[in-house]
Amino acid sequence: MADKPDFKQTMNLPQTDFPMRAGLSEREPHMLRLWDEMDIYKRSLDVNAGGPTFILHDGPPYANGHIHMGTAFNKVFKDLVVKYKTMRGYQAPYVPGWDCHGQPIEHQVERNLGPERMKTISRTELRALCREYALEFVDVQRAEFQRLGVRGDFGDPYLTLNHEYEAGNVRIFKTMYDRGMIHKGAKPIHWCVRCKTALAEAEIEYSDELSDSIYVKFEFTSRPEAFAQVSEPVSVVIWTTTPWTLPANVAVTLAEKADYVGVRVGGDVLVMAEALVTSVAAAAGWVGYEVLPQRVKGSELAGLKYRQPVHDGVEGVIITGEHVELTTGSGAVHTAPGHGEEDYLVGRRFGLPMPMPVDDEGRFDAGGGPFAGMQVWEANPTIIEWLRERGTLVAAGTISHSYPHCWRCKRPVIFRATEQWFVSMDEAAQGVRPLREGAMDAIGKVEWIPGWSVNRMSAMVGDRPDWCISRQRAWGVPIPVFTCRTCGETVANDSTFDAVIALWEVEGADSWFIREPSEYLPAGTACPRCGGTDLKAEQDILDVWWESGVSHTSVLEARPELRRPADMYLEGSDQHRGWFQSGLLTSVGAYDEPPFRSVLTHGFIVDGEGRKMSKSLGNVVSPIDVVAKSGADIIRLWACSADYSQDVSVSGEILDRTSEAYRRIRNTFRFLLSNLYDYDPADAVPFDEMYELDRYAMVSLADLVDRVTAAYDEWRFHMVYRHLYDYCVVDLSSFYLDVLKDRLYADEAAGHGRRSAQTVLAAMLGAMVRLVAPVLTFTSEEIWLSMPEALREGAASVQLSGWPTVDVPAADAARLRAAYATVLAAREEVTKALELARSAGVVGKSQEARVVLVAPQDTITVLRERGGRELADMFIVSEVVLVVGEAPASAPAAVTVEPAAGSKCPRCWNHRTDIGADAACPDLCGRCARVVSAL
RNA sequence: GGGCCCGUAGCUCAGCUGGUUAGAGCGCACGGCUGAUAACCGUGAGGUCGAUGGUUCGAAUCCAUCCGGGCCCA
Repeated sequence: MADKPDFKQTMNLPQTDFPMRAGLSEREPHMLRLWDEMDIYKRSLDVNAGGPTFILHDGPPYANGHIHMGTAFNKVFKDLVVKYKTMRGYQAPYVPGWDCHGQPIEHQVERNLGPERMKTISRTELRALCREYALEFVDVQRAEFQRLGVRGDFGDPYLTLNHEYEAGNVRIFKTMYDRGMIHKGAKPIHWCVRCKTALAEAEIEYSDELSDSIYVKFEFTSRPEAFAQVSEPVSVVIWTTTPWTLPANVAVTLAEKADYVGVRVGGDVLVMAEALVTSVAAAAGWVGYEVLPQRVKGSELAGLKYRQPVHDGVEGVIITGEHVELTTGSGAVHTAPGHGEEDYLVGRRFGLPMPMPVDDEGRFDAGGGPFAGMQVWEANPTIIEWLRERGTLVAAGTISHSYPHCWRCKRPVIFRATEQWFVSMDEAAQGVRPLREGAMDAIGKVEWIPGWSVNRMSAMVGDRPDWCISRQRAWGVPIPVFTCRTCGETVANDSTFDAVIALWEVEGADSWFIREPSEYLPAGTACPRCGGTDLKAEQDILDVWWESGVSHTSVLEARPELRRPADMYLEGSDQHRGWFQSGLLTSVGAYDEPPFRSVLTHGFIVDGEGRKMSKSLGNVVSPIDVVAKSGADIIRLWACSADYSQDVSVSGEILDRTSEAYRRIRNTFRFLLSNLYDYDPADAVPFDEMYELDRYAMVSLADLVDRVTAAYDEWRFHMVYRHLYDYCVVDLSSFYLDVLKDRLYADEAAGHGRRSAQTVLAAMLGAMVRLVAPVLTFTSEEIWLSMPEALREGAASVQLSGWPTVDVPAADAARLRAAYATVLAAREEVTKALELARSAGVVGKSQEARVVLVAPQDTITVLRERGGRELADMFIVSEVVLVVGEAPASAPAAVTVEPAAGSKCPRCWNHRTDIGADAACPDLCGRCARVVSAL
């Protein structure tokens, strides 16, 4: 067989080193090094020096353990926002932070030490170990966040254990204290009488415990009206499993709307919930009893008095509350505000006293009356016996139920009121606006994204009780006040606060536990009550939410590159309760304004079924695994593709789909790159001189830029993804780029047609790489570095290259959009007809076809205006015949397909009738002959 | 139990203030191409819009209840 000329050599086939296979997990670390070398963070600030600033303030994750999908998602989102803003011309510093104090770290350190060593260690030593532990995980998480491509000041992050940070706590405390928003009070907390310590909820282990279960009658001293006529004494019956709390009883709580009845039994009339009479009777073993006909609502009994069960001559009061259940007990709840959370809350609502007769070791003091000196657990049987003797015990038994235990000693814990510090929601000094009012007002000034977020925030701030900010622990920032050793008075004023600020700025909060107050307080600091000068530093520490809350001062105010208020806080929806609120309250408390201009909230990461991820369900997806297997850009693309305003699912299938989408996007870029290997912007064809199809492509590119930019600006990131992806698939791959291949490959390399196309491809590449850069941070940079130097416009990184604009004349754009809507609709009919012809064996590839298209006049006119050759190119067929006629009702045109006339050009593979027209190239079509001859 | 929120094809999402046979892409099936090739192109099949009531001439869109799920409280 004769040698066929190798026409491939004469064509402009794609060339690129940009690999189809990403190999992200290997490639990404190289990119990180490159950014490190060029100091990308600093350059991202320098590039917009003097421009407007955008401050996204990082909420500090807890420095404990590795990152999980939720933290990864959150950080990627922040990075996306920061990078977008940078590219839009804002100076967008990003200072990552970590929350380093708190019970979980202290708890873990204590576990690691073990109980024996723990006993021998000082508070200062324990704090040093906690610090070490926290810093270790700061390093771990820092590396993990950076691996995700997050750009920020990782060399100098903010840590809540830094000295300046610690001092910031005092600045806010000082202001709020001065403004009368901070007060001392009492509140029940979990307390272990053996370890003599307060316990956090996380330090409580619940297990079944056998408790006493007793019913006790409290005799009314003011008889209910309904029972005025009965001759017997009338009492209310309560049920409790903690007899030892009876000395602290001050009230009985009834259900407001429930029916209560009197039961005549054994010479008494006992009042209880009607619904529970049978069960009380069973517990008491009553054989004969009579339910009186009178029925009263709980609310009707409210306000009546009864004899306190332990203390003679003392009365308690009947109140109503929502927590009263009618499933167990008697429907009348013994209420001791010092010994229970609900009792405490209802007690506060009714202004009840809060007696607390139990000391640190669990012994009754004088307030225990006859039981003074007894330990509460020992007292239980004694109390029961005592009640029996008094004749007030209605029934006694035992019950097995879930009860809290101390994680250290495994003993049951008690609930006990202790002295605590509070931020008042509704009280403040004269002339100062109360915090709740100010905070509600501030909420209205903030942009909440998504909109429902404001409801959640308002509801929480509107309802919340005073904020208890003290914790009885070691690892944290002390409450910066003093107590007079002589009289117990609190000593705190501007000069003591300032002294503490000065001390902590230099030595940190550790100094609090090392130095004596006299060493750093101004000489002459004395108790305002007794004049004593022997002062003791407060031992309680601040709630960690307070600590992270004051970052608006410790970070935003302290760092020159930042400012308060921030433009945005961006966290998961749980932070309505946490950081959003602690930031808001401390900021309003100190400055009367919110710390943020906007708050963006995202949902939680759940599995493919919408369930939370947990080890026990076995559905946990680790970002570290995904990075190792697929790359950080896959996580980033996934994060961007989901609607964050609700919970976000992740699963193997979802990540597979994401990877497929990634490959599609990557390949689109690869195609663009591979057809620009010989293009120089100097070859650019002006818009007006472009092929019409290319002008239309420019219009659709401009539309894409508009849509994507709007999506970013509206914080609808999943629409960024969707627009970009659909553009790649629908506009480019299946239409424009497919059509362009013939021109790019077969036209003369430097000819007008090919340069016109390349001008568009270059515009697409330059715009798209920027549009995806905030999301696909690694891939976009890889693309950037693969672009011809001249297209990079001098930017060392795509992150520094600014935001794309594509200008097309508006009138042209409108005309082209309309015309090409018709073209594309017709094209759809053509592809359907081609498919039928293909399955009938009439044609194989579309170039082998000649199509006859019948459509109404106006359609035909539009199609004809494009030009016959151009239309055939756009349909990727060899010839189009346009006929005016009736189109079917369901379609814009009727299309029939026939084999193309002429024969296949061996160079461009089109079927042409002008093969051999040029004698010099007898095999080729006219176009190819012309191109080849010119070589 | 309370507050806030979610539930549209296997997956990710559109469906504005209620109005013709609920859309897109992916995946899948089938086919084409072999000059984007561990790519690319085409066609097609997939949904009782969580369920049930209600309002309305008309509801995926409004209301109620229920079921399932999430966050935060209790």
